[in-house]
Amino acid sequence: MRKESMHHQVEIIYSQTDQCPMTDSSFNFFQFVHIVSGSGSHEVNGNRITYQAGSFLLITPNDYHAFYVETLTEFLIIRFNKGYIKEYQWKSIDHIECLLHNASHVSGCIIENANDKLLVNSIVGSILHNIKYNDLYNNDLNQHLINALIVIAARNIAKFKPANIKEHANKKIVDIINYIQSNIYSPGQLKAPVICGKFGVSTNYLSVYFKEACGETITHFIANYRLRLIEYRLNFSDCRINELVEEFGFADESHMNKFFKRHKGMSTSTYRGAKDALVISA
DNA sequence: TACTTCGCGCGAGACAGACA
DNA sequence: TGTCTGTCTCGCGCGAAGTA
Repeated sequence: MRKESMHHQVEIIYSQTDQCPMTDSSFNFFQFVHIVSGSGSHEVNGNRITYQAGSFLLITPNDYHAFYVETLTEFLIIRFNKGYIKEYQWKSIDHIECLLHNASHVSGCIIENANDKLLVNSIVGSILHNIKYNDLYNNDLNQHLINALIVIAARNIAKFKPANIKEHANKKIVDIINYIQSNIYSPGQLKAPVICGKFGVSTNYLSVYFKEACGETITHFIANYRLRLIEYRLNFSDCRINELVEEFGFADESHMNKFFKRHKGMSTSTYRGAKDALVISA
């Protein structure tokens, strides 16, 4: 299987085809694929989901994927590598690479928010316009537009809901989940009395209420979300363990270590060491 | 059906000490 | 210096049962 690589940190490719433009290839960069027009399906790591005009897909490094085009399809493909993510100063999101990797388990369009869909369509339209009408500073302009797409993608990924959240879940439970995800770095804000006070639910009823709507207890949900972020930070950052301890609001390293080991069966440093060994041997 | 009460078990926090 | 392990205490969350 061939391995694609990039010549620049960011590349924009416009393609119109009725055949598969990218089949069964692997690569070490991120790709946004916006479907300008057309329909078909997209298979990522064995999951096949239909696409249509307006779909905004994210393919993460080392995903195996293929497009199955049904009607003539226009693709706008934006590629950027890890170096690009690390170099750019994201004001409020210092773990954006983690968020993008976080979407590797998600198939289909990554933009769920209706307003963000409009925003993405507008930005993609501007990029297409810049490609068509080459002008002074277009590269800089496109880079800013791509950064905007990255931020929009990150915030939609950050708001992915639990897989088994009930269809009828009311606005309150969605608000609670959003609140948890927004305050995941402040454990004090995630205590039951605080959440209950904010959302007008009885302290002892919260866990029942949450489990009824989401199929898992609130502490399990918080622990899993926290654990996933720690995993990504261990995988994709050079942060020291005690920096993560501070970031995630643990009392000390031992506490985070116990938390991590209880769920993953190994200490944080062992986990990072195992990951590094895999990278070296790859 | 929506919410409350209550008792128990678990996990968070604090600390000491070991190890590389 | 950075990380890991063990122990102890206490508060909190969970789930069962009860109530309106």
